[in-house]
Amino acid sequence: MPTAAPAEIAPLAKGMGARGYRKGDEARARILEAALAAFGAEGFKGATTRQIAEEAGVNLPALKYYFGGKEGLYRACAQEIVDRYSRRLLTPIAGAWTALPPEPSPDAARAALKAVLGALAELLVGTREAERWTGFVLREMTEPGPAFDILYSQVWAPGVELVAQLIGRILPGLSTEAARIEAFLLVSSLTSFSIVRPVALKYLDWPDATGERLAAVRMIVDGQVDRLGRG
Amino acid sequence: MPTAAPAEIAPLAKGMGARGYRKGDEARARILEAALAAFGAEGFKGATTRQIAEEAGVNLPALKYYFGGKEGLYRACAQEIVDRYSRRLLTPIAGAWTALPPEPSPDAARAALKAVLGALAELLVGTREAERWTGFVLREMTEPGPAFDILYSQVWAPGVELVAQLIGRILPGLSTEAARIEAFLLVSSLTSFSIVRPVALKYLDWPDATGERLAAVRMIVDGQVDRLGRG
DNA sequence: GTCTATAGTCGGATAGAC
DNA sequence: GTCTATCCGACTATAGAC
Repeated sequence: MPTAAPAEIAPLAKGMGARGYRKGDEARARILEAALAAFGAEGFKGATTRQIAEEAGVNLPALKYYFGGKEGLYRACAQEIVDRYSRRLLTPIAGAWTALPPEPSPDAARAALKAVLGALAELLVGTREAERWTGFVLREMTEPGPAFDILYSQVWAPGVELVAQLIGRILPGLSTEAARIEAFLLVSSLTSFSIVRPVALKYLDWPDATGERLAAVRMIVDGQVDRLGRG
Repeated sequence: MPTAAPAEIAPLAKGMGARGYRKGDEARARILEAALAAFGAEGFKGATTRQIAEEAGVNLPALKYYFGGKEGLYRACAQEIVDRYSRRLLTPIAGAWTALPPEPSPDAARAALKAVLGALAELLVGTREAERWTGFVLREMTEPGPAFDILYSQVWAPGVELVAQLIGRILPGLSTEAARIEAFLLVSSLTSFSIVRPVALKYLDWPDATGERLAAVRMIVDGQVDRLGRG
């Protein structure tokens, strides 16, 4: 038995400042990063702990030591994603949302919706930098696994609901359900670009989806927003 | 060595009428059906040959005998899907398409597009009967495997291209690329309903997506078609 | 804390009887 | 043609040295 057994599963730094870290924390972070990539690309079953350990430059039992096992590592990845996502996207967006007047005009809501969808397109269509964790989330949505609930309730649902709320502002006459269907279809069409990226690029004969190609997608999505409620 | 070794891999009936079948053909069909369901639900890696054999009520070596192995069985599933799809959907739709006047009016094209998307929605959103093979196709699009090329070129691309052509008729001024992006987004939003069905149902708080709920989705898609080019 | 070595499990393939 | 029995490789998990 180690002299200081991990309190729970992960031996987090306790009683230390932000700059303080224990020796193993760096290894822990490397494992997490490698796992994020592997699970995102291969899924829970498809990814192997050997791959992850090798990629992270640690030995196999280190995964057990830091995360308790494969499933614990998987859950830790989900939690990490929620944290990053909340910090970098959800919180700022929610801030902008509450900064809107309580009853924003349809045009203000339209502009806000374009901004949100533009950021989403940037993230899902245009960049591969975020692919690690978007792949993880989208895969978990397509085939629910040990992390489905947390990712659904803290990442997916809030995002789509925000879009639905904005659509509801743009079209006050629309029922909540219709707004939600509309929002689901809108967000889904963008996530598809990430989920079936190889198909999208092949079909459009694009080498990637950045620059002016990303701009073309955004323009079309903006057009869809403009046409909302003008049928 | 068997007295009559399988010519290729699968011992197809040769020199027999449509009603003639060899004894093993029924087992072969059962294996194919079970494999379609298993691969569609679990993917190539996720599905196990043992599951499939048990589900089909045959023994493990039967898979090797009839299909040469797991990958051969997978390819056979893809070919079976292409055959069914071509016969039941692509051929009729293409027939209706060529029956259109060479230069259909935008309104005629609009009606045709609604019909095509309605059929697609029916298939992807409303029914679970086709789930066996739609799941197979969509999974292969999201994570390309041994059957990607055949399914992409014979199922996915023709379908989206048809939608793109119709959009091009509705909006003659649109560039081919813009029409294709629009078509990709439109089709993607519907496929998402199938790909992330659990998420969609949970978010909309629906027990299923049939009847009036399916009608609601179709109405919104029809609305999107109506708004095309009226921004 | 980090490693080597290994136990236990499972899935795909195949030999050979009938 | 169809079955039983078995092999082999890959994976997760764990024990125990240092």
